[in-house]
Amino acid sequence: MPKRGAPESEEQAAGEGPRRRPTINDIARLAGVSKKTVSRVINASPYVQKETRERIEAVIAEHGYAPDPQARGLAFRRSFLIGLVYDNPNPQYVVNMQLGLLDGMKGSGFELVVHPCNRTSPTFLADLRAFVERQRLFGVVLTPSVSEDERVAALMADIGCEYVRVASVSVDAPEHMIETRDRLGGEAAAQHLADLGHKRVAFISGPPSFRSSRERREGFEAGLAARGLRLEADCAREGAYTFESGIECAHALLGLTPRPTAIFAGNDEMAAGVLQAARQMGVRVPEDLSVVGFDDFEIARRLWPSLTTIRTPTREIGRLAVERLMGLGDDGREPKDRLPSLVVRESTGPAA
Amino acid sequence: MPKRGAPESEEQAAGEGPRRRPTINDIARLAGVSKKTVSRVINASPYVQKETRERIEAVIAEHGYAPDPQARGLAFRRSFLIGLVYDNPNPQYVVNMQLGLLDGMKGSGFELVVHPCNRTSPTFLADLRAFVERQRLFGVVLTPSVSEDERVAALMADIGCEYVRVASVSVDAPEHMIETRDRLGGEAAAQHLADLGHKRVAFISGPPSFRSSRERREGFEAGLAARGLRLEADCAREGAYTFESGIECAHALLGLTPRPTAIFAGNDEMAAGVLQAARQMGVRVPEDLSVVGFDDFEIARRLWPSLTTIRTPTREIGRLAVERLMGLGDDGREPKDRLPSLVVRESTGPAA
DNA sequence: CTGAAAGCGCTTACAG
DNA sequence: CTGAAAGCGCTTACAG
Repeated sequence: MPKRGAPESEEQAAGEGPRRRPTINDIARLAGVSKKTVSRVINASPYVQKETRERIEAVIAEHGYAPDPQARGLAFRRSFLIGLVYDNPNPQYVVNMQLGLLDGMKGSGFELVVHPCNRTSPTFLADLRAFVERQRLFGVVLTPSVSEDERVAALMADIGCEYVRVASVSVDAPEHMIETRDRLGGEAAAQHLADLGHKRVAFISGPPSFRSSRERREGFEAGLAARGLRLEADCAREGAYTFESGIECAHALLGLTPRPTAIFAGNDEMAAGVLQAARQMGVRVPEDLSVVGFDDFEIARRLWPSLTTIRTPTREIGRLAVERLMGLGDDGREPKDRLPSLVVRESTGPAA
Repeated sequence: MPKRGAPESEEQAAGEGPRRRPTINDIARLAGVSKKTVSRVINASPYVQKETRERIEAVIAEHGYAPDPQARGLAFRRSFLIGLVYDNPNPQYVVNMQLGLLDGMKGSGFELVVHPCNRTSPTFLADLRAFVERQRLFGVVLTPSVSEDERVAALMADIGCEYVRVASVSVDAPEHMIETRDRLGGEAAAQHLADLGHKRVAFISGPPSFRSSRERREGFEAGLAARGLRLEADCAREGAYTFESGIECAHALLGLTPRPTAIFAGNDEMAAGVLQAARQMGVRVPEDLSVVGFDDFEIARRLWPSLTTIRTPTREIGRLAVERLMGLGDDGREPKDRLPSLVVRESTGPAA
């Protein structure tokens, strides 16, 4: 039985059992250099003669050599693992974020380790510390609402783990931040509704524990103000970013006199609840009521009527976040497609 | 500030910078044994005197020692990483599966690395091999449809990587399988519709590349047969597990004469499409048409009318799959709650 | 620009 | 039941 990890190199019979992977020693021997020099090539050190480098690279390519991340990590005292730490319960958000991170990590040799968590657990911080320290994570990407928890950022700094926070607005030094700028989305929603002639408009916020709740609302109010409108006190409700809370708040809002002709919900889940409530109360959308959501998750296209909403480019944001983490950051440039943008569908129409 | 896992012990000044974690050498010295003996305790070897073991365990607990997975992995020639390899595009499925795997891995020292993939990519197998070999994965969990690809199972066997396949029906030796038994769900749907008095019933299948498409259909047909009914040829359509394909197939089915009074869709996405098509064609649900889905994803409760569907306990299945992988398997027992089950909501009613 | 030695924190293979 | 030596596949710290 062939032994794995045994030095069979040249002397090895091909095609029998799992072949041994070449190591840095094999490459060094084959290229006629020391393994330290091979190490320099792996780590892109400038102190290697061009000719030597090319010879080594040829041998590496020929033998399909890839350095062992565990051995490298052990020597570096840091793994090649990047953690995604999140407590957002929306599957679509989570998956989009993961895909974005993977986009950015492709070909880098890093791998993605996922770590959902619960900020209200008494062992939350201890668990997180154990996770990051034990795996010697290279870094973590934090998404809302954990990204807004100062204790988490402090913990990472204390451990010496790189981190990038994804949040609706800057809450840290630029090198630690990717801002989604939700405020712009709120403004766009207000502008759209104002353009359609709506005067009495309502808003359902997310929970105060999410910074985005405030940003979306402030953006909405700013957008209304720019058009000479305002959010009246009785037209602002606090939801919980859930379908059920959307229903509940909409019931209250649709019972108002005069009834608002438009509702901007803090996310698509709650907007789905608004549509549900409207149906239950015999209010037609968009004839009697316009509805705008936030996120543009798949549900927005499945609803009936399909939902006008604010698209947030989560996957793209994820890519930017890891690139920042890996030090390949976009430093300064701010691609247009990373900002929230309005997507008009069937749930909005002219004010009655 | 209390520090976790830090070797503050005798020799260290407290509170300055990131503290050094205790190593196996520290524990050995503190317990007055060789590091090999500590290693035996870590690996639960029976060849340690009870008294010695207890002394070592006490020191480990006192200092919050946790062995370094990278060092251990390097020596073992195998990491403590478990990969989730999937190509299912549904976010809810992916997230539920991840949560289930994490449930099963909790406290085990393993971590979850995610690997979405595309079976139609020309580099699919090569990428997968590179991923598994490079990280020296302990094992992988494969979900549909990659779990149904024999090349993938053969690849894992060749590399020497443990694997468990999650599939609707057994496609491998028992130790490599977690069956979701979708057939039972199809039967339950048929029974429910038959009980409501439906005679002319229709079915929209998933794509043939998914084994579940066939299982769900065969279960449905068997269930009908048991009640003296059958799926007529014009009432069976092939969809693609997508919302759009659900709309399309439903349009065709609802144009039939006589019109079917019930449609069983192969998944919730397509069922959502059926509801959409019915609305467009003025067919009332459930008065004129009963609709049953499969999955019980969140969308089922958001739809209007809310969807009667077959619940598949994805999270539980995920937990069973990793436990099997880690060798803690449920060996034989088959908990009731891991089988598909009918959830009745508003989209089904008595035949007209 | 290049290399020999020591070390990262564990386990294997051998002894006893 | 326990341990000293060697090794897993890399990098750091020093030399030259």
